[in-house]
Amino acid sequence: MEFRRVPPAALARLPRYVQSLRTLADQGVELVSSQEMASATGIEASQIRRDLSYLGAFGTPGVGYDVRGLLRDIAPFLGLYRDWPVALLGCGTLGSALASHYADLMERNFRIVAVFDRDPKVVGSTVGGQPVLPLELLPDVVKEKAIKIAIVAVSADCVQEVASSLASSGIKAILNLTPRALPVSPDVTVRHVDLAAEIQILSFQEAMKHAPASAARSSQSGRSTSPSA
Amino acid sequence: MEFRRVPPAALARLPRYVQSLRTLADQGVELVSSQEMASATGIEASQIRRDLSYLGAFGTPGVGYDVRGLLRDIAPFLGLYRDWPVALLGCGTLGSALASHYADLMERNFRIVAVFDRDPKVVGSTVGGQPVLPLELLPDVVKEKAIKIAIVAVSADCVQEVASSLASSGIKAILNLTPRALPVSPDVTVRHVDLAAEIQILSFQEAMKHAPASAARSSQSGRSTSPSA
DNA sequence: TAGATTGTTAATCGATTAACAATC
DNA sequence: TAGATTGTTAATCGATTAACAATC
Repeated sequence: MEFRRVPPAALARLPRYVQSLRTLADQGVELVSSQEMASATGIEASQIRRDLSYLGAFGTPGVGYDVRGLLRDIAPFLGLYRDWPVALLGCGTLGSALASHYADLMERNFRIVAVFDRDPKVVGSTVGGQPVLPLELLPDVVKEKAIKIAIVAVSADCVQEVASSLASSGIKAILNLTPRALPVSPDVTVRHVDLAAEIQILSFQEAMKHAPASAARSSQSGRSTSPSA
Repeated sequence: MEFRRVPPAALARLPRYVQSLRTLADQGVELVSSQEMASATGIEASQIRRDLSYLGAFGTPGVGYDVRGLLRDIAPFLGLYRDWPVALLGCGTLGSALASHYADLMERNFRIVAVFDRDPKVVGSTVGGQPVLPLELLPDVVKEKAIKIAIVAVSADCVQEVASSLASSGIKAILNLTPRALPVSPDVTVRHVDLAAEIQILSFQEAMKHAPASAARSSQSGRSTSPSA
């Protein structure tokens, strides 16, 4: 099995292309140019062509891309029509929101097939149609249900605990929704989405617009004479 | 007011530094080296020094950074101790989860001061201690409460509607949690977090590990003779 | 054919990392 | 002083964009 190389930045854009193509297909549009996709997605036309070219050559010069044809062509690389069983770790409000609200958002090919929580009080209850199981069962259930992807939505203070459960489970792809780094071995992919951090980034930007004195710059000054205070 | 320039990639890492420093401060740690922060955050030591240098020079060569001193030094640039009133648009399960669950996660300096929804059925009810208001009131409330940041957690089909409300409201910083691009004018900052897309990215990666034939590569072959069927 | 649009190469840009002189 | 660690410069790396020959 040879090593394929789609640059991470390109990979991260593929869902938009898929979504855009599906919308076009639903509308009955048959042909689309990279330029038209650019207006729809806000991504540069040449970047779209570049990104798609990592998977192969699917368009026709002078014509464009066949919408449904392109979807079919890239589907096997992206596992678009495969079913992905997903484990949800942590069923606080965020975890529950994902289980219910995203049941339809994730639409086609994802399915939360197991829910876990550390809290004995919620173990046994039902979230998103699934019984909540104790964390210890994770490795067994992962094997039994051939789970490849886990969503971690536990609170900050049990990220460590969950990390070791995950390690022993053999899961190789994790969506980390906690505000803490999830330490994993190098063969495990983690995407870290920290909503609190996202809001902070926005506020930092706003703050700097009206920042006191001068931030940044090639900065001489501002050096404290010793560890301040 | 001069234009400050902290590169976006650096800005996006600042919340981790702040979080890490706060944890150290809570533990009573007084001095920290970039190397120690590197182990705590998983970010390279030289990158941490580099990132901090965009704000100024706060450390002491041979010694390191004074934990609380560093926090104090960067606070004014980042508005760390300022209060940020936030508007929440859309109070489905995800929006509600944010309003409740993240009330403590956002901890210190963010506060959801207004909640909006399009659905007349939920307008008037209470979410996260706030009455749900109709979308039309957004511009007025934004002005009245000096709101700078909005979180958009509406469903895909009313993103357009919300976009125009936002435009007329004067909001300049938006966290977009919907699965659609939010068209805004260039002076508005949007951070787009699409949880469904995140899971897809993971699945795409998994799919490519076991992909049929060969993806990518300098690829001659695989060219379709015409827009495929 | 003339016009259009692809896939790819080359040029640009930004981000990361390594290395080190300055300095505590 | 000797050892340590900063802030910054220079080198590397990856991502984006522009340009265009190939081709429908």
